[in-house]
Amino acid sequence: MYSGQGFSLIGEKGRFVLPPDFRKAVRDSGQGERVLCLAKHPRWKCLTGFGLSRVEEFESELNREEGIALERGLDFDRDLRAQQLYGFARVPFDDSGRFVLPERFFKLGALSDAVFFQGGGKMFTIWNPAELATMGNGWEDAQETCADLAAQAQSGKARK
Amino acid sequence: MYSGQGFSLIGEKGRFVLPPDFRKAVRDSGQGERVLCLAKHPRWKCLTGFGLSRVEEFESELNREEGIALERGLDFDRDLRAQQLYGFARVPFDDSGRFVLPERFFKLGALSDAVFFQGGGKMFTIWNPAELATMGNGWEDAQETCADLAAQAQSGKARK
DNA sequence: ATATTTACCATGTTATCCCGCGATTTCCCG
DNA sequence: CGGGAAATCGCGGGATAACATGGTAAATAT
Repeated sequence: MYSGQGFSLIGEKGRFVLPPDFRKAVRDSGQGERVLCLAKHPRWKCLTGFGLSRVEEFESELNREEGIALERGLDFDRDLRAQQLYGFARVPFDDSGRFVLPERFFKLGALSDAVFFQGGGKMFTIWNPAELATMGNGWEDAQETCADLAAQAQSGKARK
Repeated sequence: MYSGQGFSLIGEKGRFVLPPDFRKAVRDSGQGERVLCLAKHPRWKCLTGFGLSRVEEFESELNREEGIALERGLDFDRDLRAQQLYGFARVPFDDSGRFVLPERFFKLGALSDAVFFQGGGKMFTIWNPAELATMGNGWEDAQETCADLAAQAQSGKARK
C-alpha cells in the first residue's frame, strides 16, 4: 500500500529521489528488487508508479474485464487492453532511491525539475507541482502539502 | 513478460535492433537462445514478437479463444487459427539485438525503415509509426511515446 | 570463383550500479 | 523533558558492466 506524500528536486545527474516510504513499499513489492514501474495515468496529466507485484494482478484483471464485457455483450479487445496495462517501463533505483526518469516520461507526465509524490493505495501518482495546482475540487490538501514540501526542499537547497 | 516500449531505425545492413528489455525477455524465453519469433497480428496491421516459450501456451490459447467465440455465438475455425499461431518465423539476432527482418514481414506489417515496439505481456507488437498513428481510441499513449522515441532516435543520428 | 549475406568479435563510449562519508533524524534512556 | 547514541538518509564520486557501432571472417548462394 502506498500512502503519504513526498517531494524531490532533480539532482546534478538528472536523477529524482523516490521518497523513503514509497521506496520501501516498492522494494517489498518486487521481492527486494529495486525496480520502479512507471506509466502514464489514464486520465490525469501525471505518472503512476508501482512495484512489480502489481504486474501479477494484470492477467486476472484482463480476465475480469473480459468476463464483464462478455456478460454485457460489449466489445472487448484483450490485446489492446494488455498493451495499455503492460505499457509501463521498468526503472531501477539505488539504495538511496535515486532513479533516472526516461526522457519520454517528462512529456507524458508534463514534468520538469521537481516532482510531487502522492500515495494512492495500489499505486501512487507523480506530479509536476504546477500541473497539480491546476486541478479542481478535492485536490486542496494535496496541493497544500505539495507547496509545503516544495518550500522545504528549496530552503534546504539555499542553506548551502 | 514484455513491457515498455522501444524504437529502432533500420541500419546500414538492413537490420533492426531489438531493444535491450525485449532482448533479455526473448532470450530468457528461449533458454538463452537468441531467437525472436515473429508473426502477423491477426487483426492489426503490425507484427507480433515473442520468445520460444510462448509456443507452449498456444493450445490453451486456442481453447480460450474458442470458448469466447462460443459464448458470443461467433464462428471459430480452430484449424485456421492454429495455423496462424504456429505459422510464426524464427529469426536469429546477435548479442546486440540486431536482426534482419525477412522480406515478407515488411509487407505483412506494413513496415519500412523505422519500427516501434510496444510491450503487451505475453507478446509485444512491432509497428510502422505511420500505421500506429492511424489507430483510434485507446492508442494515444503509444502514439505519443512512439513520436517521442522517433524524435530521439533522429536527433541521436544527427548529432554525429 | 565471386559476390552477398550472416554470424561473430573487438573496440570506444556511455550509463548504471555501488560504496563511503557527512548530515539529519529517530529512538531510548537518563 | 533533555541529551546522546544509533540507525537512516542524502549526496557525491568512482569503478564496472552494458551497450552501440564498425569491422572481419566464414558460410552460402549465384
